[in-house]
Amino acid sequence: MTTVRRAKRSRPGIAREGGLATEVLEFVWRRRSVSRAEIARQTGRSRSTISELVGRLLPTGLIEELGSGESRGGRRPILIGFRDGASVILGVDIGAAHVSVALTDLRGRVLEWREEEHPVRSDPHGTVALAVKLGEACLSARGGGVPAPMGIGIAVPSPVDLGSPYRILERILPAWHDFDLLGAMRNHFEVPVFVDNDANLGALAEHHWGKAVGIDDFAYLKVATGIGAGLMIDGEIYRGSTGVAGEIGHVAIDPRGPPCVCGNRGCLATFVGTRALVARARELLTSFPQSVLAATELDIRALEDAALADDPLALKVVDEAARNLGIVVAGVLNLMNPGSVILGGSLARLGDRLIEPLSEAVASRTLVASAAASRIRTSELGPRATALGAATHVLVAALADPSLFPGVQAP
Amino acid sequence: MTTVRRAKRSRPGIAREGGLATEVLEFVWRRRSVSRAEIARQTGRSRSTISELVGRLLPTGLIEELGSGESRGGRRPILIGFRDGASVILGVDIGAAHVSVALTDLRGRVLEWREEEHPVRSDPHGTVALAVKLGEACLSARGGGVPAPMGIGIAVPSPVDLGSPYRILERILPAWHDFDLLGAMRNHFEVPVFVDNDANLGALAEHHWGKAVGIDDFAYLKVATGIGAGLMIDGEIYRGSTGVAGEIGHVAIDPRGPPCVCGNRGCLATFVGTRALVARARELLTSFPQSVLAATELDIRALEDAALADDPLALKVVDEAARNLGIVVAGVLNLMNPGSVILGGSLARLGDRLIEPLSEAVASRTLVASAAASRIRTSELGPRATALGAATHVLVAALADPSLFPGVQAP
DNA sequence: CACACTTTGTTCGGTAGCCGAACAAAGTCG
DNA sequence: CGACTTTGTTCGGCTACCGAACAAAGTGTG
Repeated sequence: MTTVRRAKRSRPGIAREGGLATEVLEFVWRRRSVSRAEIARQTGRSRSTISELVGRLLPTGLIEELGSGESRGGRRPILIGFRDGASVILGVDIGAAHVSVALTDLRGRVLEWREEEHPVRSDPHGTVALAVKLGEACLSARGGGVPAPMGIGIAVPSPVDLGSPYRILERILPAWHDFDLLGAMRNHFEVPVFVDNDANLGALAEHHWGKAVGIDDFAYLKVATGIGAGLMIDGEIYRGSTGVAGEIGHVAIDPRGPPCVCGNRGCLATFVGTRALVARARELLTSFPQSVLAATELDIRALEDAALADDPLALKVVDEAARNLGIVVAGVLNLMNPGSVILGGSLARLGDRLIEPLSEAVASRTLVASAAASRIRTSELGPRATALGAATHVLVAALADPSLFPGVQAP
Repeated sequence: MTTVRRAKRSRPGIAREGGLATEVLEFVWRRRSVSRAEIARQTGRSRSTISELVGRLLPTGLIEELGSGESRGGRRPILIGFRDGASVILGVDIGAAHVSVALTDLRGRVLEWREEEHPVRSDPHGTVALAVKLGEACLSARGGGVPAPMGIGIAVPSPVDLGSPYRILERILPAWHDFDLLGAMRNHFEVPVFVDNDANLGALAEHHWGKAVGIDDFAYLKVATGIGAGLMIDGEIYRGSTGVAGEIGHVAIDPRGPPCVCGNRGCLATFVGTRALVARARELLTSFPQSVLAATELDIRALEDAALADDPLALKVVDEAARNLGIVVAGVLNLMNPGSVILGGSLARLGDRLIEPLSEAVASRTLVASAAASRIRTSELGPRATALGAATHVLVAALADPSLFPGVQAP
């Protein structure tokens, strides 16, 4: 039975959390152009209710009247639209060794983009300074009409405990222990700041702009230096009981496998993390002396390029990785029965070269027809997916409660 | 973004779904004896609201005034209690080869119990007839004052698709294809009937009466003829996108393992299903000629008894099973980060003899401290857990909407 | 013991959110 | 052109809830 929620008093006004206003905002946002009557039909409310609500929403600047649309046999509707350009959002992707920043509008369009390598793990202060620098660069590149972003979203390569103390990153990045990332960012840009795990935000990006639009239950797997999963359940990011759901990098897939930094053997990360892939490719070079990789500097990018050019060595590495990943994906399908599985991270570039061996491995490990029917696909959002997801987090918060973001431009 | 829900009109009255009345009913149910003022404080509503609501709930017969309680420095409170005996519920457990029925009160106490072996897989009509017979036996054993149960819950050993056509069991039990279990039961007892998967209902039972009281995110693993998991997420049973979440019997744990009926190799079910355990014990008899199992008819019950008596052969079988189960449990912990993992089915009798080797296997496969910190425990609800869970489903439905159950006894 | 103070439960007026009926405006169709 | 539709607005009304006020029934203190 659900616990009784304690005194969750909601102040009155526009769009308290979970209210009708949020529903209408999301609907207008999604449909781009829709009449009051149509909103009423789709939300199941009366036209009078919607009419009155739209009247109160218009002054926020988030929506506007677009003029009249086609008649459906009677009076012409007045179309309501979402003002994508009403404000901008900064999305920050803090990776294992880089920082990238996207400036987006409210439709997820990346207006500006900055990226820089940085020793993130060891240098929290420098990382924040860099994020601020890149953010300012994005904003000033836009010039004139953009005074400040409405909010900032940050993706970090570590579980985030949304519990009381808003400190993060304690486990994976020791140097970041007790470092107040949110406070540091909020001191520079005086707007709301949100943080979440990178795989979670990747899932959010897929849900809004990628392959998971319209799918409320799916799993997003991000393969990068580490491996993480973002789980979306019933349209919301699922975090588990202590916020570490989706940390699948150290699932053991072969008890006889190589030792891992975590102390166990045969972890997924020892097979399909980018470092493991590069190492495996180097190992295979002696058997594939004719590979194009023999001539280049062997990093993950070169490996992916070679696979895309159908280099046999690279394809073998990818094939092995896909089969190992398939073991875990099969487990996810059997356990959670997601509607879709989406693969992100740089490896997603490989498309069918990754999906085909992976699907084979999955098919040999799943019984139930409908579980096997889950579609497994690669993301098409590219390297900006994580920063985009961070920005999307701010957008979601804004739709849920516009009053948190007073700095929206008037029409 | 969440889909806009279509015209989910709720009729006014007492306890529409998810409303305050449900919250209050659940709270009274849980606290057993509580004043109006205390309800108001705990639910965050005003005393006037609660007072008026309690006044409308009293005539349903589900709650009653119990007299006055201790003063807290002012006027004595009037204690409100839940009427556990206001009605009774039938919980039906349809297993692979048996049918059992529990008659419970509204506090989950099993008042009557009937069980009988039956070739369930091949004989749906006979199964329903048996369930009806056992149900009637329970009711008439109670004698006089119990006219009819308020509702019936049924557990089936198969995924249940809660989608439109209320036919079930299609996948696992071919003979049941297109058999209308709900309709058949409703024709006999003219009360609401609910169906769900046995592992899901086991999880529900744990949540209300077992080791998961107060825990809203946990996984329940049922080891019987088949192996299934019931996942509770945020206090609700999670079913996945097509209703087959938790079907973990055919997760491959060893690609070099024995072939399974499902066509793949090394499925979990080939290692820890009851049939597999008995077969393994028989296999080991040659190496353990002194085992007590050499003298008895070797079935799962005998195997468990032997393990409880510390028979070396039986302990070895259990140890192997626990380690194989540990592989899957580790995967569940890493992926979903549940607050607890609870093991059910008859094997749960073994307690620490099962948990210890299992925890060892899990510890060697999980990294994140808090994931490893999830408590893994055996159920204590015993063989009646599934039927009890089926009855609990009805109770939950009644608390959510008492108007569905008009047949509650007046006080 | 008288008095001040608490706590409980009820009553009553007020508000926010939503609905349905009614209506005017603006269209389509035969 | 008249009949019918659709849209958007207005207005009265209902429901759920709140806060203030109050009576009842208690506790504790000087």
